[in-house]
Amino acid sequence: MPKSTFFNLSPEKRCAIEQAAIEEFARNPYEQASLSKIVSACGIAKGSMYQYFDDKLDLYLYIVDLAYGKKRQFVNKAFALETDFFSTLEEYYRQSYLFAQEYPLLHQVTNNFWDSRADVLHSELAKGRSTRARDFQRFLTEAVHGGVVNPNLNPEAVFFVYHAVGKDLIDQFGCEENGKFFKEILDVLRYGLMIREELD
Amino acid sequence: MPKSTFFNLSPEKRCAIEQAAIEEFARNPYEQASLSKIVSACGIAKGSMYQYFDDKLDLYLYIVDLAYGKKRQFVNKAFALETDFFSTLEEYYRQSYLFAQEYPLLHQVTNNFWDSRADVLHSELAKGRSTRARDFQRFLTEAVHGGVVNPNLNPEAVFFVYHAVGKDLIDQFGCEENGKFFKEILDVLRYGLMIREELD
DNA sequence: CCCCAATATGACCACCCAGTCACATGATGC
DNA sequence: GCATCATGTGACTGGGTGGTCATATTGGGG
Repeated sequence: MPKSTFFNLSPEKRCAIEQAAIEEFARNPYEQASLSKIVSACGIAKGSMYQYFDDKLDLYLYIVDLAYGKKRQFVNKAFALETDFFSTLEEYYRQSYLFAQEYPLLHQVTNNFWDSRADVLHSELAKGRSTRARDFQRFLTEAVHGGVVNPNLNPEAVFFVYHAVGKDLIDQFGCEENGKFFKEILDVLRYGLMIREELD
Repeated sequence: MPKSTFFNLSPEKRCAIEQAAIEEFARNPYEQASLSKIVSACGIAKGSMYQYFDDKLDLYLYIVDLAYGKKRQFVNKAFALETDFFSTLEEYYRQSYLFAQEYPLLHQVTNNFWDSRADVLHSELAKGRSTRARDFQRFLTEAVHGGVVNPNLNPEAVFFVYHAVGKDLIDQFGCEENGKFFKEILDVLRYGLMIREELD
């Protein structure tokens, strides 16, 4: 957590620091990101940074929180409107996609965080992963009880698949208009590869 | 490509160098891996390394090739035996899993390579991805013609999904003790989330 | 045995890093 | 104007990096 001095800063200065940090952590994973570059980018002294944050990790986790906070504002909309399972799912990805479009740097920060291998981040990663898994699985279980989702699938495996696809999907098409491909991908997950006799 | 002096080395010395490099590149992505640690680990002088390889990248790509060469020995078995589409797919991931079990370090090397963000590796990565895409789509088209795969799905989208999931799945192989999980994941892709009337 | 090319060496270079600390500057209350 | 405390500073430390190069060692052919 940042020190109180950080929050006493003028909003402009605070934003300048955040922005410089976001840019660096979007370009590089935690280990390769350079504090020296951040401070020189926002024009403050190296020592000042240590008045605001305990260390590099403290700053990093603060920025990661910022990114996820903003992302949550988007994806929560998907769960707000009450519709069927597959529509909610599609809306979830659409919102992730909008987030990536509107805040590409924050999106890169979350991506770098998610596939980070740094030892110091392991516990944080595990925490985030299990939270997401829990939320998704609750949502999935409802749909299974409602009879729209195949009950024979392992919910953990379903989460794994959706998460993997979501990550790459937003990564790959973050800057293009590709609504059609988007839906085709969700169709793959929805219908499965195996031919469906009942649809023919 | 290594210089000729490298191949003139005694097999023991060559293996010692390879082993030390493999360990370092398994632990760290390219950018963070340390040449100094590699040379001290295998007990040769720093300068000697530059008698064998042009630079760090040259050594790295050689090691990555080693890893993928070994991996190919495994996954090619999946395409050797003539069976149905879904069995081949399962066998492919089973072989990947076995590779990860038997050569965890090489497995980590391929993982680190695959989600590397280093600029110098971008072209190498793109090459690998397009090769995979071509192979997969040929394989998929056969299965569509054979009537086992839903012809309404966009083959490009199918590859996208399998690529994304396969990547993350293989990533997990190192730490998951459970060899069953990958089958459950393949089932998600095979059957799709939507309930299948014909199976109930 | 000696010569010479191939190979091995490690001190060294320039550069980068996170983090520190003695000191400078600012502001606040008196 | 003064004293006090919070904030800002950047040179510095100790440690790391990839890569170089003058020099030393080796080993085979004449």
